[in-house]
Amino acid sequence: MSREYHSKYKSWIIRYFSVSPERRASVQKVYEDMNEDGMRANLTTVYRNLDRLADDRILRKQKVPGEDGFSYQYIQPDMGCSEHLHLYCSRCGKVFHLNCDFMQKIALHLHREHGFSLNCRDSMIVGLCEDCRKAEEEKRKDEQA
Amino acid sequence: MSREYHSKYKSWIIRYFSVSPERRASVQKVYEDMNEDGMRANLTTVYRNLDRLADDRILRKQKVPGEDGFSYQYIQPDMGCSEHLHLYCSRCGKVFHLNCDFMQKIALHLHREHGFSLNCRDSMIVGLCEDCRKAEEEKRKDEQA
DNA sequence: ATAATTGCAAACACTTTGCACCTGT
DNA sequence: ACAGGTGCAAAGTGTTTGCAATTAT
Repeated sequence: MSREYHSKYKSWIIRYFSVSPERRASVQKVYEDMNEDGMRANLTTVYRNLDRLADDRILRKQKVPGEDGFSYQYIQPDMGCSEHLHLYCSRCGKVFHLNCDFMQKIALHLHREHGFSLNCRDSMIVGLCEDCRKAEEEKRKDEQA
Repeated sequence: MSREYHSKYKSWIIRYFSVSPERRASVQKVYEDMNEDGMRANLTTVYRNLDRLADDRILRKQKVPGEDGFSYQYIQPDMGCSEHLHLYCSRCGKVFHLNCDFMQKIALHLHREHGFSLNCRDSMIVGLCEDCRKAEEEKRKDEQA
């Protein structure tokens, strides 16, 4: 039987993500922040730890359009992330949780009308969040002027 | 001013995808099918043509979970694919169009309640289509027996 | 003629693997 | 002691690029 040991890298990564659940970071970013924090980790180690944590369902591993490589984000155990979709803003990179009543309606509709059983973990709704949409509109105005 | 020339590879690829709009193929797959059809194309050429066609909005270029590399699919001009979400079955790989009335409700809800402006092109709803869900259920039954 | 397209090799970016060494239990 | 974790170098995979040759206009 196999059991995971504690390791300073693993602990560091869990803390890194769990203290700011909105944080979505690439392998490279984690690696840099880690070393900046004096951890002197090897890139391979970061890869291995991130993958393990994703396997353990502690982090969500995803590929977002427009970025290469994977990024990771903390899965808040009590947030029921597997029950709702996530809105990814392609401008600022933030991820918003669609945990409102309407979410059930979507899941139900997909199931009833399309026979489709939704997998929230792997799905990704892309668009612009409110702030970024406004920022883009401003930018367009300025360009026209 | 730049204008695209006709080329046998480009034509072949457009036909390949347009004759079966449900077809979703990886670069490698296109390359193989192409050569099998006696085209003797270079892999680089396939990459370049696919990317160009994606830029031209003739093909949709996307990364689906569980597969590495990109896959491409024909964008039916009259289907209004930029106006509706797509349901991707992670088991059989098929892509279904969510072009029903409910789609507007989703877009409207995201916009009104979450200030989120949806980008259908880059979004991806993952799950199991009806057939695959049933198949999975059968499999589970068999395994229990 | 001239501008786009192609093939080939090399470069690239991200990720994984093998193996000897180190660490936690 | 032993299983799991780490570092390093090397290999793997999918993709892009530079450049000379080819092809379409």
